[in-house]
Amino acid sequence: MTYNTHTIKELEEKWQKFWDAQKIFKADQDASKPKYYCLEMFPYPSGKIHMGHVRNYTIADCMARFKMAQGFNVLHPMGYDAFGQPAENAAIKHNTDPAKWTYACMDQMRVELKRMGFSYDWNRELATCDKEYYRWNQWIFTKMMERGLAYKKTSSVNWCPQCETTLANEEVIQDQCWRCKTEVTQKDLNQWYLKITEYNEKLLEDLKTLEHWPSRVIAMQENWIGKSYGVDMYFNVKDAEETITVFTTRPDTIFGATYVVLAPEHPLVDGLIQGSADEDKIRAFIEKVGKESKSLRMSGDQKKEGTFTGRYAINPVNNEAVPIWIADYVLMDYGTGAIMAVPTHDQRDFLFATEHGLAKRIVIQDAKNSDLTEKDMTCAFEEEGALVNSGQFDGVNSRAAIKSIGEWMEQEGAGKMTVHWRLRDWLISRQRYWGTPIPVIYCEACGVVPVPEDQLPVELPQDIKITGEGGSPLAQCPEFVNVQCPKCQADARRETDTMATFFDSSWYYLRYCSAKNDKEVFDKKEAAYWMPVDQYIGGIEHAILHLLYSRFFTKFFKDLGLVDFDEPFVRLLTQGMVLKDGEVMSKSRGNTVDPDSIIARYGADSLRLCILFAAPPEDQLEWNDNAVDGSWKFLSRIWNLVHNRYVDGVDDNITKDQMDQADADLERERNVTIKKVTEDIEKYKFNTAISSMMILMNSVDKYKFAEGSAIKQGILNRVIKTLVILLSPFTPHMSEELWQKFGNKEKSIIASPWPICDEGALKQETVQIIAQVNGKLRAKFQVAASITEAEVKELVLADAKIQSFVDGKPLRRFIFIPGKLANIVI
RNA sequence: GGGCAAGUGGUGGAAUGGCAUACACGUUGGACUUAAAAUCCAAUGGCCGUAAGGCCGUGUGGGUUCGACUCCCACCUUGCCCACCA
Repeated sequence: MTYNTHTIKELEEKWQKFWDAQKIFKADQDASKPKYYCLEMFPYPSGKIHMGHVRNYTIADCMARFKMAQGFNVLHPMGYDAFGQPAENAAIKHNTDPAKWTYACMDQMRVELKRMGFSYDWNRELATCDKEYYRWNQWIFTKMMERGLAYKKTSSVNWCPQCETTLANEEVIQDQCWRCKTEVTQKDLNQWYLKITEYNEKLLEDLKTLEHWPSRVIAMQENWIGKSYGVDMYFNVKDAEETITVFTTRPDTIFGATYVVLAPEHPLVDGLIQGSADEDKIRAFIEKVGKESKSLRMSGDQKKEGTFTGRYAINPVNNEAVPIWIADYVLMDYGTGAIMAVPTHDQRDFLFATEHGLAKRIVIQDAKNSDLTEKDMTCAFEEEGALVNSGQFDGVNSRAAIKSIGEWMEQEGAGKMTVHWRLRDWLISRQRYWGTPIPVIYCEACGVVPVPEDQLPVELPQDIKITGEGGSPLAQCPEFVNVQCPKCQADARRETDTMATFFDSSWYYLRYCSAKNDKEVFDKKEAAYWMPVDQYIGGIEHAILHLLYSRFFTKFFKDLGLVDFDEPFVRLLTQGMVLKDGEVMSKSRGNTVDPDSIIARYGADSLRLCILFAAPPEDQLEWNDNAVDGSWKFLSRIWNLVHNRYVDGVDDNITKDQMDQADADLERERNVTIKKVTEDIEKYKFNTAISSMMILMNSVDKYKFAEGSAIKQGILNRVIKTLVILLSPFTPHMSEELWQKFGNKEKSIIASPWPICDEGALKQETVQIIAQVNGKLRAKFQVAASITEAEVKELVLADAKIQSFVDGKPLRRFIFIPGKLANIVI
């Protein structure tokens, strides 16, 4: 049989059926083996898989099969992140139902995933849009309500007046609705939040335990949580009872505070401006800022606008009266919504003060350039220096003053050292149809009532017409909205918002442990056995939100007593994007390559090998159609090698004394390759693992083979078998087929043990020493491995070529690295 | 503005203090063939040289070292993430 497009298709289908029928990948608890939970981020079922999926899942599959071969009890599940807006858009576009569309997509995707030969335990397949799944979303939500972690709050959100729906920040494109291009406004809505901030300290602290996460993901999470130490300072309003609390991380600049700024939404604003001569003007300004979309307001390059309130506040350290302003560059949802402004040492304050003619006072002088003046300043001086104009703190280093002024103010009752966090509570309400209904009922008498556990799930009504207009589709469905209060049986209204889909994906890895369990959210014993996930693999785009939310859920489950660990994912690998012609492969760019077309021509094995060989998994991968040819060629060579050179029934247990030099060299290379492939897979270096197998293949080709020699044939058989097993995590279909040729008729190659490197066989009789003169390569010597430094020195110095470079100059130093090099310094 | 990553032949990449360019793609030449495909063999960083060989060479400039793609400092470029965060 030759290796061609036709045979490969047949062969791959045959083995996919075999794995299915034999239930090879069905995972069950097994006390006799160590467990290994290998997980990839489940896909959104858009129908076809793309190269990004292929890359992600091939990496995971290689890992999973490698661990199986090493004797681990591997759990490797797959499912679908099936709720979400694209299904609603598709429903509108194709005039169909989101459920129908989604389930059809999942059916198509399952076929494509199977065609790749991934080692999934399909018994555990789940879809978040199944009511058997989302019912537990609702259960988790009610548990969070019980503990005060799910609560309702009114806040300002992006709102499209045309579509009558809220928009996520990503859906606002240049202040317009991405769908209908209408100008986006802000609207106050009463919505559900999860109190993730309750866990901010733990979420930050436990990052330290994640030794096997990429450091940049840790850094991104740290920044996102954003713990900052500073001082809350109390500025009394002049001629009034109120106190403005400002937050600053730079208490060392307090003597330079020349005005105070409040966010337009600050609760004290209303009282302060009442009766002011400019009250109408000020209110108009506040209203204008209130309408601005968040993205515009938050973009740093916009000109800072503001207005004076007519009132003054007292700087607590020097009793100076400073004007109180309102400005759009101060945000209500960070710190206290109020700042002290120090134009000389903060660039934003500098720009604002210059624009509006506000006072500046230098309080830090640069050590090197100590003649800064307010007049000459063209930008704020934000570096370290010595304090001036700062009372008893004059001359103190500014960095030291951050602490000492903070402490002093606390003693004086003028402030308090505090910590502020960037992390906000998580808004989960969505005015959409295709998501988990929030399980809450509003009763006039009883208030907000969670749906009791025995009445879950609150099912999504079927056959809803999605138009994308007129607000939430569920709100227009009276059978859904009108219910009886579970407590008092009076007429009541059901919540019509659904949950953000990030909720669904925050705990699916736990559900896989007992995916069919209809009694509880997950089986505690199964979770205790399989969790935490040993290897998690997915895109860097989920570095913050999904991973943070999952960590939050895990900590919540621990508090509920359902799990006994703090972190869900032990090792994390974030794979790079797949590019075509230097750009990210995407539908909108029209530069996609369909994996199916590659499989049809070359088979899944070549595609798998190619995508792992082309680049290290964390790097971007530049897709090149020609590269598949290289993988194909290599697999053909392996195929032909087994068919032409392997002879069944020959004893391959050749001992060292039976080998000549060529045999020993090949045997040594076989062991080098075992070691290299084993270590490289563990370190995610699939590309070099593959190249080392190619090197071994090349050596086999060059191996001098004597026809009829049982010893040579034994050596050859052994190296061929090793190659086939080492390849099995990468190209499982072909490896299974070839494995059969070795007389393993009924058993999968997965049951065969991973080869072990014989360290003894790695030893070499002779080694190559490179000789340098002043660090430059000048000669090479083949010497006995046991050679001494003195012997090398003598040998090297005697060499004519070396002598020509030494040129009679005196030897200053001789550096010798055993087995590697000798360097002559003259 | 802040944080992080990366920069090596025609291309993807290898080497993480010790032979720069492993492995592969591509290209060129050769074998086989009526021919093509496939396959196999050989060559393949630049410059100088008939050759032996020499010199240069890992974004730029400096430094450390016997020795630097690798470590340190500064800069340039690209990518990603965050960003009026006080």
